[in-house]
This record gives sequence, C-alpha cells and structure tokens, in this order.
Amino acid sequence: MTYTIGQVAERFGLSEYTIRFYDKQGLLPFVKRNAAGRREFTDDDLKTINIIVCLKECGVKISEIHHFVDMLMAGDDTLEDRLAFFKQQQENALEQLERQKKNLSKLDFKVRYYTAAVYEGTEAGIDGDCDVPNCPITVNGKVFDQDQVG
Amino acid sequence: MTYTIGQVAERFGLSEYTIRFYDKQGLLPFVKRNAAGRREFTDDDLKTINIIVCLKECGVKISEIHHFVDMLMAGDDTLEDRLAFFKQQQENALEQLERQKKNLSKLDFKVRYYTAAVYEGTEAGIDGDCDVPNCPITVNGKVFDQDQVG
DNA sequence: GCTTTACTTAGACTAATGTCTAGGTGCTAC
DNA sequence: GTAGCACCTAGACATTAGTCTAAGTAAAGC
Repeated sequence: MTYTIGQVAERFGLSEYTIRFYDKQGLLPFVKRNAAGRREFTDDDLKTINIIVCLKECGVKISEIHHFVDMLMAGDDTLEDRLAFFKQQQENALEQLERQKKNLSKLDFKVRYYTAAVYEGTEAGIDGDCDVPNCPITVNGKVFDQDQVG
Repeated sequence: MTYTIGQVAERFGLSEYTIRFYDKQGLLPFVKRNAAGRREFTDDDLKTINIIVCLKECGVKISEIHHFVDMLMAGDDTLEDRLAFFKQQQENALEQLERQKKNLSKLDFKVRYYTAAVYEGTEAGIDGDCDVPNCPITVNGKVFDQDQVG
C-alpha cells in the first residue's frame, strides 16, 4: 500500500506545499518515486513522518530534524546518538509542558479576574496574583466567590 | 519603584531589542518615559508584561496581543470582551497542553524504542506503536523489558 | 484525441518575529 | 571635561517556515 502526496497531506493536516518543502529541506530522503517521478509514500514512511510532525510540534527546528533523519538513514551505527537525541527532546518537551501548565494557570487566573470585573462592572478594586496557583480574587479586599456569578 | 528596560529584559529573559520591538508594535503603550525620553517601567507595567509574555508563550500572535492591549487601554467598557478573550486563550492553551502530552508520550515511546535498539545492537526486529500510550516494545515479537538495561 | 486532475520542478514571494547597526543623548565617576 | 555606560531612534538585515506561481508531465475518463 502506497500513498500520494495529497493523501499524506490530508492525513497529517499539512499542505502539499509543506510536504514538498520538507522534502526539499532533506526531511524525507526515504520517500521513493514511481516511474513518472511522483512520490510514493509507504506505511513505513508515514510512521517516520508521524515522528517528524511530532518533533515539529515540539518546536524542533527543521535543521535539527534533518540531522535526525540523516542519522536514521545512516543505520544502526547511529542508534546511540538517536537515543540521546530523543532523551534530549523528551526533556525539552517535559520542560515545555511545565511552562504550558504555568501559563494555563495564569490564564485561569485571568478568567476569574475578569469574571469578577464583569460582575462588578469595573476593574477598580479587583486584585490577586496571577503567579500564585489558584490565587483567590479579591474585590476591595474581600474574596470574590466565583459561584455567585452563575 | 520603577525599572529600566535593561532590568525588565533581565527579569523576563528577553533582549532589550525585543522589548523595544514590542513597544514599537504597540504592545507597551502604557509604559511612560522620564524627562530624558527613557522608558520607566512601573510594577503595574511588569504585571501587564507578565501577561503579555504568557500570551506570547502560548503562541498568541503579536497582532492579537496588540488587540488585547488596546482593550486594556480602553478601560472598563471592554471588560466582557477581555473575559471572552481570555476564555478563548484558556481553551487554546488547554488544547495545546493535550497535544503536548500526546507528543511527549510519542517521545517516551521513542526513548524506550531506542533503548531496546541500543541494547540489541540493531533496530531490526524491534517494533511497537508510538501512538499507543505506553505501548510495549517488542524485539522479534517478544516484549522488551526496559529494566534489564540498567 | 481532449479535458481534467493530481502531480512535478525551480524559484519568487510572504509573514512573523526578532536582531542588529549607526548615530546620537544623558548621566555618573574620575 | 571627558570616558564609559545605558539608554534612545530609524531603519536595515536575518531567520524560519512556509506559500504560491509558472510551466510542464502523466494517467484516467469522456
């Protein structure tokens, strides 16, 4: 079973442009062509692209992914380097996850903050620290109860 | 208490260039200047910049942040819109968090995959599905025990 | 045979986000 | 008063990642 560039684009939610761009950047040297010169993606190719997309979403630069793909093509000699690569990416992704949790907590605060502000009709007198997890919102010094809104 | 651009850059881990760039883009209209024309950041300014940086990290575009800052400057008339804005960002951030968790799970898989491959000295015969959470790695059909490595 | 559709290439173009340079100002310490 | 530093501006330049155009090819259906 093989797939065309259009099918692959569809599957991963990328444009065909993007896939050709990745190919041009050396991210898809494993993709074979048919007699007419068209790309034919195998199931194995899709597995690899799945990881490439994952790395992409984790914020890994194309040049770094290129480096990984190079190792992939080089075979078993690069297994240790690839393990080290993924350990590094794992660490980065975990860090990113923690940052994202912190940011989400700040946004949660802001939603509560503005819920209180809308309820009061003004921002004046509303307080709290968005960096403190689940920090209560106060209105003129008194804790604001979010449940009174609903 | 006020702060210079250098101190603010230091505090948020940004370059002074970036802060001036943000200012140029209309993200910091609330920052006042002293008699010499230099920016003087107040504690309130820092609070707002904290949120701007948070939005930035959540992938919000500068133009969107600009829009939010505009609402901020407009005062209490925009409270409901600001609440809606943060609810939207909260939703986006949560989605992003879930994606990040999925990606981390794929990376975890890859670390286990390559741990097995390094142990075996070859990738041949090693299998598993990185999209299945905690999917066991098999070597020639037999489940690979990660603990045998250490 | 002709049209349509999906593909091909090289390379130009865009968007977003900085990053830096050049030339200048103002304050502080010596 | 002058050296050094941190700041200022406008605007050029860089980087990353696409996105699109133009011109062409190959196979499928009418």
